[in-house]
Amino acid sequence: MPVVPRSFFARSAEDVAPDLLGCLLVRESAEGRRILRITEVEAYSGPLDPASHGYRGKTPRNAVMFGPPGHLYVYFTYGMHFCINFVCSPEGECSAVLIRAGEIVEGIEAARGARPGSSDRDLARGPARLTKALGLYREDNGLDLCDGGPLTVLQRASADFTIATGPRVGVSSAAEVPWRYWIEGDPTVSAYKAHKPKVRKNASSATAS
DNA sequence: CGTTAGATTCTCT
DNA sequence: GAGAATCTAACGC
Repeated sequence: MPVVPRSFFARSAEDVAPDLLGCLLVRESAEGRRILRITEVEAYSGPLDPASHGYRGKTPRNAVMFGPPGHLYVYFTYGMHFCINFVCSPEGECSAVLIRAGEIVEGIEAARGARPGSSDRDLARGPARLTKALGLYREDNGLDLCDGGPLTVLQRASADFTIATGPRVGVSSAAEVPWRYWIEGDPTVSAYKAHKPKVRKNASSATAS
């Protein structure tokens, strides 16, 4: 299977995202080789997308998104989780595809070691789970996907599945845009969860009447 | 299998 | 200081 070239990523995220479904993500590390078949992604597109980290311009955190395509953008969220994106669009533009879920097809023992207690189906079912199952962390931010390094994407052989689309997960703005893509019927695709406002237990301040 | 509630650190305003 | 592109445990069927 051919390696995905940088030109593959030099398009808008909405175009790249569905083409990534069924592709293989090859992760080489000290724990061995792990291969993930991508089953669910989301597009985050440019300055016009209020849900994108790049919506309000370049910051130290999202700088990689404004760089050349074919690189890895790793971000930290909810105080405990990492998630990975593939940077798209030509350099200077800002868009990316969030890798939400997949199926471990090789190196499942290394993935189990990274996520003990999880069933095989749940190993990479969700963006933060997937990132942990592959052993990726903040230090992998900016990694080049096209230089034959520790992370490479292989093009799928054929699209023998149905692509479904819908609203993105956990996003409160632009919820009407169907920029989530997944392989219909695949068990490793996460159940759709709409954005839920968080209720904090805040005992110190006024428990109103 | 489904839904619901709590956890916990970084980032930008 | 408030909110965040989430996960896990717990409970009910």
